[in-house]
Amino acid sequence: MLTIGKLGDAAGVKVPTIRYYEQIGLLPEPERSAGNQRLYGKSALERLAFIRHSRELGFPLEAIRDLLSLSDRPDQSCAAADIIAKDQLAAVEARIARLTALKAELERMITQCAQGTIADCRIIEVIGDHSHCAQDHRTSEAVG
Amino acid sequence: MLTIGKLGDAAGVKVPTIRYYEQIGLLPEPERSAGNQRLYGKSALERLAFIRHSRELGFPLEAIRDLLSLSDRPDQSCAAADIIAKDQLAAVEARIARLTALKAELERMITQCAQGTIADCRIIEVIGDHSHCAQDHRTSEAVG
DNA sequence: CCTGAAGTCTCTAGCAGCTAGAGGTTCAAG
DNA sequence: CTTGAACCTCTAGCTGCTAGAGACTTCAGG
Repeated sequence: MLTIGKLGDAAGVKVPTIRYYEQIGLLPEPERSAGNQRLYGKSALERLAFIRHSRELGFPLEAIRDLLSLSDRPDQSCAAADIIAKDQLAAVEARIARLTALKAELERMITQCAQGTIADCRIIEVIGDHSHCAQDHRTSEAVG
Repeated sequence: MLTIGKLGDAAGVKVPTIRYYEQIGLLPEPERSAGNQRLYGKSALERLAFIRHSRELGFPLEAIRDLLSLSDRPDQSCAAADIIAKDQLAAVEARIARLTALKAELERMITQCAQGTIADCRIIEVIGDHSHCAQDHRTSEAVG
């Protein structure tokens, strides 16, 4: 039996994140010790590792919820899993395409910047007016 | 003078977003009509278009705040703008690299899936165990 | 001039996916 | 038996908006 901290270490997931997953129903409520602390077994570790790996692969939590419920029914067809994975692949590809367009635009801006003053800075100028852009990159794309 | 709706249409930004930008100090508080409605001039439109385009280029709002304050001082050096843009480019490139690794992993999973049952589905199996992966993709990457 | 619809106002709450903190309890080592 | 790390619950915060409630303003048509 693992405490939440050990579980987190074993799966590479932070403790508050585990509690969060429990709260939103991705992880089942575990047993508790006499002193009310969470105790986890091997299956919880496997499930958490599954979740973590899915997150690393970029699946949103809702997709992971679906994948988990699929993996709970081993004798069913895996077509649904295939669809989820393909959707994710499509999302990743779309994101790469958008980011690649952004990259080109940023590179263009930067190479054109003559390092003078703001008044004739291509960066500020290009940002101020989309018509200076070579490409369309209209869909917004957050980059943390 | 433009009402907030017209401004939004002109800049391609939704009305609540404009109010949000004002709230966080990205846009100055505009004049008001006799009936307390916001009224914007040309400079507000330019500023908002600048913000929108920056967002399209993926700049986070804090970076946009800096870019805006730079563009308010046209006679200064544009080195700071250059740094912000280069940081953004680096962030975009890092993101592309991570997504490309994810893409490869997803493709591998999907092509290996024999479309049988969950029990022998490579997708579920690979997700369940990172050691099945060809590459490292440890940094998590959200894809909306 | 009046009506009604569209637009605007403020305020609060919600989305993803956590993360951080307060203030208190439990557990394990020494 | 004491200490201090780890645990508990609860609330609030992060980014960048978006949605809704309930009230007011504006404008076009009649």
